[in-house]
Amino acid sequence: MSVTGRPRTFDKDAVLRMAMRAFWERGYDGVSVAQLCAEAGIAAPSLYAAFGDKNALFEKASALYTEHLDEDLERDLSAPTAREAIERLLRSSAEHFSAPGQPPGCLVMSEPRLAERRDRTRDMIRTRLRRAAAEGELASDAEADGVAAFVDTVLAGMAALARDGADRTRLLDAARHAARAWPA
Amino acid sequence: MSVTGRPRTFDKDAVLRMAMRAFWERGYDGVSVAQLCAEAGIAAPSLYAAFGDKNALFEKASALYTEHLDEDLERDLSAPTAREAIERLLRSSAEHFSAPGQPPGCLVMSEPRLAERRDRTRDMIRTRLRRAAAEGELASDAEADGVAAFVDTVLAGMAALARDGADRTRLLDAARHAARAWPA
DNA sequence: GACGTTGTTTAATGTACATTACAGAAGGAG
DNA sequence: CTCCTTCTGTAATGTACATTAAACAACGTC
Repeated sequence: MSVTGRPRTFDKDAVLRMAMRAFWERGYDGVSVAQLCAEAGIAAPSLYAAFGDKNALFEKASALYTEHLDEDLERDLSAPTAREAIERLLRSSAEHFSAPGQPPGCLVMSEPRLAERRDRTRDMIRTRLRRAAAEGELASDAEADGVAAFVDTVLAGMAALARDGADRTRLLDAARHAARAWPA
Repeated sequence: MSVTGRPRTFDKDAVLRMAMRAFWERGYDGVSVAQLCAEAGIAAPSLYAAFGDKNALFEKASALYTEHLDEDLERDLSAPTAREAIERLLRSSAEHFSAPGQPPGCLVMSEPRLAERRDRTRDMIRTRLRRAAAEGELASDAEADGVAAFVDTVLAGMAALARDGADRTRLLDAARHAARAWPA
């Protein structure tokens, strides 16, 4: 039977959300354990006991981040046509990257050590577009891959612009213009 | 009269190019003075005497980088029509971000502390497109700004994709699809 | 109310970092 | 040959970092 011991004095989930936000704003290397402790109002051993080392904490924080993200991605890509799927993805990404009360941009796009996660997202996009090629909505797998590369580019670019201070209007402009590039 | 003193034992320009390359690959924070010294085969005091502190060295390195960059940008934007200017810019950027023998991506796009330089580039693009609006090639300043936001996005996105290992073909695909978004 | 477990606190640990002091070496000018 | 200047080499400086040791505190259980 797990015995209780001294209860934690802080809200573990709240600290994890705060860590996620810090990594989102400043990146893995831009956030020090000391800063996290100061923001959370706890001492280092408490943080280590709760989450493990900095890398483990980052993985938990990015898992929390991508949880919502994957849901949104699946939802957008499940649109009946690929064109609509991509339009939804572009628009909802522009909105996510400029959400009020949240850091601008995207943790997954900005953080070098999340390259694998980016690849997974790109795989999902390419898969959706290849399905469109199989269904005749796009001319060929080659065209599907070309569109996928373009969509990947726009998503990464919008995240970068958001971090540089672009407002939601600019991002939605970019998304709207990108949607016009759909093959005739 | 400047008296000579002991001659330098290393090639200052070569070390600057090496530093530029290191910052380009790994970013300001990813490059330590000790690493630069090791790569250059010199001791820290030599580097400090030649370039000043790390920040001054970074500024010299990024000035060297942007020297070529600005030339290319001016050349591309000087095309007779804005549409051709943007097509050239997209293609030459895709090529620059995937140049053999050079680090993938773009120092200016990747380095957080070069946000001002990015803004300058974006100003030049917007200026060129507003000129197109004044000349009747685009419908309005608002449309010019929308296209500019889109082009900024694609440029930043191609740089990000290149850093993630996208090959030249993928980047050129993205650039080609982007060019199709030109207003009818 | 003593015990085991778990959290907290303070204070250390060791490493990497940017930067510099200092002593010596290499050149030209007188 | 001596002086002045500039560079090089070694070794320090101080700071920030991630991580942990050790002593103490708070809870449930017996």
